[in-house]
Amino acid sequence: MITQAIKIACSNCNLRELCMPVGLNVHELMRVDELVASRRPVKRGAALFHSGEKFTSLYAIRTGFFKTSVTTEDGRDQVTGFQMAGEIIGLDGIVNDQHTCDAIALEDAEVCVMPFERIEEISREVNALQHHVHKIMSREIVREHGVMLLLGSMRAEERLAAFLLNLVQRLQARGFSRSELVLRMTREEIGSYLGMKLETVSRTFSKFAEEGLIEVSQRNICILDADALKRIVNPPQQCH
Amino acid sequence: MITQAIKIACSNCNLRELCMPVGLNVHELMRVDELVASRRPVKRGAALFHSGEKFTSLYAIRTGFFKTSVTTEDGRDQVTGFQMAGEIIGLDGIVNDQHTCDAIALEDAEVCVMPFERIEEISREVNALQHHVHKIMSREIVREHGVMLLLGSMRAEERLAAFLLNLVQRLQARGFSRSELVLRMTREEIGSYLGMKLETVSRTFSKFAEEGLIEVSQRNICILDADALKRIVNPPQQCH
DNA sequence: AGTTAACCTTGATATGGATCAAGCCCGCGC
DNA sequence: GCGCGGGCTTGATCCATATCAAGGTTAACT
Repeated sequence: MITQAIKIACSNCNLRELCMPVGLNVHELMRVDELVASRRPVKRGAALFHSGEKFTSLYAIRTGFFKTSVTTEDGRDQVTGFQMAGEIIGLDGIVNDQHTCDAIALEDAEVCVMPFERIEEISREVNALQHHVHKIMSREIVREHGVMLLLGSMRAEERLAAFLLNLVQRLQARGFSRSELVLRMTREEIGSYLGMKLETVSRTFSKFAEEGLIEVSQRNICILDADALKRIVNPPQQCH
Repeated sequence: MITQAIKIACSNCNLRELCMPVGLNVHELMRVDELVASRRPVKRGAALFHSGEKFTSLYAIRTGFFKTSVTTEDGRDQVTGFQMAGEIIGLDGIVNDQHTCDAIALEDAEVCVMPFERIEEISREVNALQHHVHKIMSREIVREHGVMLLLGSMRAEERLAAFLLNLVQRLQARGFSRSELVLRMTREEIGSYLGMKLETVSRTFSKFAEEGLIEVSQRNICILDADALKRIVNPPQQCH
C-alpha cells in the first residue's frame, strides 16, 4: 500500500465550513479540492502581497492573523481590516489585476493559494462555488459599510467597544473563548483601523478597565461585561 | 413588416461600456441582453429598496442619481455612497439574501432590473460576464477602502476636496463638464457620507469659495482650481 | 542575564469640528 | 404676489480627541 502524500484538500480541512460552500456532492468536492494550488507560509511581519503587485490569486487563511492596509502617495496609512483563519484576502486585486493594499501577517501564518482563474473556471461548473464567491465579496462590502458607519458616526468609546465585540465574536465562531482574547495588533494599528490615535486607544482601554468592563494586561484582554460594551455601541432607546 | 416593440437591450444602450463587459460576440450579446428583466422608474425621494427587504436583483442605473445608506438600531444613519448612471446597486444583498441598506433616488430615476439568479446563470456561460461581475464587486470593495481612508485619516477640508474631485471625475467620464456640477444631495447627506456635520460642510464650501478654489451658488458648484483641490487631498511631498 | 528598542501609559495642553443659535434665501404652493 | 418651510449660512461657544511630552514595561536579541 502506497503511503498517500499529505494532500492539500479542502474536503479534509477543518476550516471547511468557514471558507467553502457546504452541501457539495462527491464530484463537486473533487473539483473544489483543485482550487488550492499550494500553501504558503508567511512569517510574522512579512507581506502576503503588496499594493501594486500583480494579482493572481485569492488567499484563504489557514492559520495566523493578518492586517490589510492602504497607503496614499503622501504616506497616510489606513488599516482596512484584520483577518483571521478561514477568511479570504485579495479581493481588492480583481478589478485592476493588481493589488491595491498590503496584506501583512501579524503572526506566523499559512495561507491556501487559490489562483483566481481556477476559481472562475470551477465556479462555472459548481454553482454552489459560484454563489459562494459572490457571497464572500458581498460580505466584504457589507462589512465595509459597517466600518464606514463606525468611522463616520461613532465616538472613540463606541468604536473601540464595537471593535472588541466584533473580534471576540469572530474568535468565538472559531472555537475560542467568548471573553478572553489576545490582540495580535499594536495600539497604533487598532487606532489606524478605528480612525483614532494610539494614545486615545490606550486611554479608552484604561477607561473601560476602570469601569470594570474589561481587564487589560498588555495585549491580553478579558471581557468582563459584554452587555455594557453592547450598550455603549447601541445605547438603549428611551421611550420618547 | 411588423413594427418592432421597443426592446430592452443592453446591446443598444449608450451606457453599455459603463455597466457591461466589452468584446462580446453575437451569441454572447444575445445572452447578456436577457439579463435585464424590466425597467423600473423611481421617483425622486422614493426608495429602490429598503434595508431588510428580500434581495432578488441587482440594479443598473439608467438615469438619475441615488444615495445608499445604512441605519443602526439607535437611529444613526450613514450614507455609504452616491451612485449615478451606469453604476450598479444592490450588491450588499447577496450575502444574506436581503438588503442591508436603503437606496433612495435623489432625482427622478430609472433602473434596469437584473434578477440575480439570471446573472449567475448567464455568468456560467459567458466568461466575460462572469469576470465583469467579479470586477464590479471588487471595484466596490476598493472604493470603500478609499472611503475608509478618507474617514479614518483625513480632515474636513481634505474630505470635501476629495469628494468634489471624485464627483466631477465620474461626471466627466459620462460626458459632463470637468468643472461644473450640480449637487443632487443636501449638505446633510454630504456630511453623513464624509463623517462631518452639515454646518462644517457649509463652512468648508465657503472657505474654498473665499480662497477662489470653487464657486458655490446653492447646489451649483464650479471648480476653478482643481489642482489646488488635489494639493489639499494630497499635499506635495517636500524633500526632507 | 543584560541591553535595547518597540510598545504602551499617562499627563498637560491645543485645536478642529461639533453644537447651539439666529437669521437668510429660494422654490413652491396657494 | 405672498407666505411658508426646507435647506443653507454664519457666528459663538464647547468638547472630544489630537498633539506634545515624559516615563514605564516588556519582549526580543545578543
